[in-house]
Amino acid sequence: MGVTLKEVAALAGVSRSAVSRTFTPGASVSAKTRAKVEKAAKELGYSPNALASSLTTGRTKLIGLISNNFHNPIFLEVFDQFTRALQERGLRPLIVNLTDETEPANSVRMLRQYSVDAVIVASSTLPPSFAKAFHDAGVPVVHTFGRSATSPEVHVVGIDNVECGRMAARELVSRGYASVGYLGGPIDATSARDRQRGFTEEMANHPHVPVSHSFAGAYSFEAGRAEMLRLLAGDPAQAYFCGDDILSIGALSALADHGLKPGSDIGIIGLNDMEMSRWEYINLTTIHQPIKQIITASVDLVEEMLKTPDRYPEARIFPCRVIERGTLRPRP
Amino acid sequence: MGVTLKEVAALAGVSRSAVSRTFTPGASVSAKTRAKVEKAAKELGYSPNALASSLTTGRTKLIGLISNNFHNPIFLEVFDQFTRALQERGLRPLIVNLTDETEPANSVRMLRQYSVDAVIVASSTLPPSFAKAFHDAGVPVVHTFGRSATSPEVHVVGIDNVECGRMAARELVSRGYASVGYLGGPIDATSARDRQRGFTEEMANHPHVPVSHSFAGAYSFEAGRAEMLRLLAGDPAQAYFCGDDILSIGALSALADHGLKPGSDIGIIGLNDMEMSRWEYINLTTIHQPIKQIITASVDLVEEMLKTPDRYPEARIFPCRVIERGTLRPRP
DNA sequence: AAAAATGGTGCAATCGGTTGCAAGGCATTT
DNA sequence: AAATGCCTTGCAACCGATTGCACCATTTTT
Repeated sequence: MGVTLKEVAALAGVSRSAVSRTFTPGASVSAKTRAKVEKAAKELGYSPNALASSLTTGRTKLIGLISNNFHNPIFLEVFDQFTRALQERGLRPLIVNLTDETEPANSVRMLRQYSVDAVIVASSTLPPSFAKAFHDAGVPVVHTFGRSATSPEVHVVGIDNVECGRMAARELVSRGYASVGYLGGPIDATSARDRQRGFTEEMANHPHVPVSHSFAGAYSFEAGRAEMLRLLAGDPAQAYFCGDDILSIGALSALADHGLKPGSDIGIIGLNDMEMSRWEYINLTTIHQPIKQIITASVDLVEEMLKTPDRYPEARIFPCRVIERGTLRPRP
Repeated sequence: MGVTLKEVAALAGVSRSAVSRTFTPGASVSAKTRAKVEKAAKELGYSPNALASSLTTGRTKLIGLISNNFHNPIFLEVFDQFTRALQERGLRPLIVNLTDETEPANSVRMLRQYSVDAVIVASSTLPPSFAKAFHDAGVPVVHTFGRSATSPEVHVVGIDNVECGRMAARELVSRGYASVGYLGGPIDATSARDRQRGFTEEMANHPHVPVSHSFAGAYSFEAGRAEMLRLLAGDPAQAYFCGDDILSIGALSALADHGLKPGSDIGIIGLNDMEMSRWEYINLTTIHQPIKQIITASVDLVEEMLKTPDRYPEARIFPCRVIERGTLRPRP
């Protein structure tokens, strides 16, 4: 089916090496042979077989992109950015959907079979052991949206979740809410626990304000809604820090059920600042996570690992900031 | 870095062929050698290099998954389903993000370089020429969410957009709306035009009901909102068929700006029935598109093409149905 | 004009597998 | 006991590329 090097070489009347070199940037070919080869290649519609060349070069330009987060709308933006950033640099994303998978072994084997040059673990809910498993198998890895503290062995890119928790707490306190709650993602996700920790730490400076905690079953609309409905059935706090915009939006829908107006009746602050949060009738006050910078940095790091395989592991942490919209009451 | 066939053969004390055959289902190996090889393989942590074997077998199990639709939340579901369906069958999705790309040539070359076994074009806005380009390059292709009429050369899986247009028109008429409008996606998308055609055809049976048409710039929230704001500034119809749920949701947000209640003040019916449309405070009446069936059928078709490369092209069209929620007024 | 440096080219080995073919081993048949 | 057939195995060629090395033709230096 495909045209091969050999056929081009035959048509151009040169050796296979010459053809190979024509398509290898930086190789030594004279203008004359290059012209002959390019003419023949165009005529035949030749393009080099990347997989065959990977055999000798040891590079496939394939990057494993693994995630388990296909229900949070923020991941539309994440996938869009990742796929574009990778292909802009001539790298190809090989997607692995890890939903319902708890064991790294399978994906490690699978991605090694395809000789990926590196792996990006894009998830805040996969345990650090996943990234670690790739590292141990000798595959360069960066954990995007990962936790820096517990994985000093792999590259991590993301935000300081503890600091975000503090930031949310400060914001709620500054609005004068008399009781606050944390409504986090799944309790086994490091991101959910770190955000809680920061929130609790900061609230400890305000002992007169009671703090409650709860965790939704997933980072999803339904989980956020269900958890907020449960809270509303009891004795809810005056304001909540939801661990993710999608939880916030679920919570907002629960408030609507009870005829409560976000902001004035119950305050909500989210985290992520995804596109949807800007929608007029959601209009969520939230902590902006710089997705674009995080993804660019992740891909940068991938490229650098390809150049320097034994690169010393590093955490790239980006600051977040509060985006004020309509779901918190004004400062007194 | 990786363990090779040769090393396993050496350790097991057999030829390379024996090792290869042990890992090739259906090859002839005695129980004894198989045992020796498997022991050695486990000891070394060997797993075969899929790319190297593709050289001789001509199969990579790589499937190009190309789309330009990273702003419509329905694609979260689409990507989730596609990646899972593919990997369940031992196939690997290689994603190509075609946003802002108008020329098929690049992606064709790129995917041929990686010797993908087949390509899935998952988009209702990419012109048929994309799928066609892969077909012409000798790459098996299925166009999911494609238009069956104009691409008899490639496999198409999806819905009958014209019929959906009719269905929407019938629904609006049955609710007794005295004027109706079509608010479609980008005018160069076949899906937008086909839905319009069906809508117009059906409305022709009701000449007393005036019909208007407009097209949003994209299948996106912002585009739907902007277009509806424009309509509201003039003399809006009593009900609209929006060519996609995401347009509907944008339109709903525009209604909210004007203090209009969907259903009673202005009717909206969408198309897709994405997860979000079920959210309580969206609660969109819409036409359900059977995403799961469409994707399963697409992957089935891919598998069948791998077995029978010269398969006669075929269209698999799935019926849709109206899901009644809260954005149309009740039947009189 | 001779010697040295430079740049271009082809040969052949190699990457990690697969597979057609022929030979060997063993059990079954006559 | 010889002949037949079936399995199993290893050899060696091949898949489509890359690359170290040696060789050759130029050009530059002296």
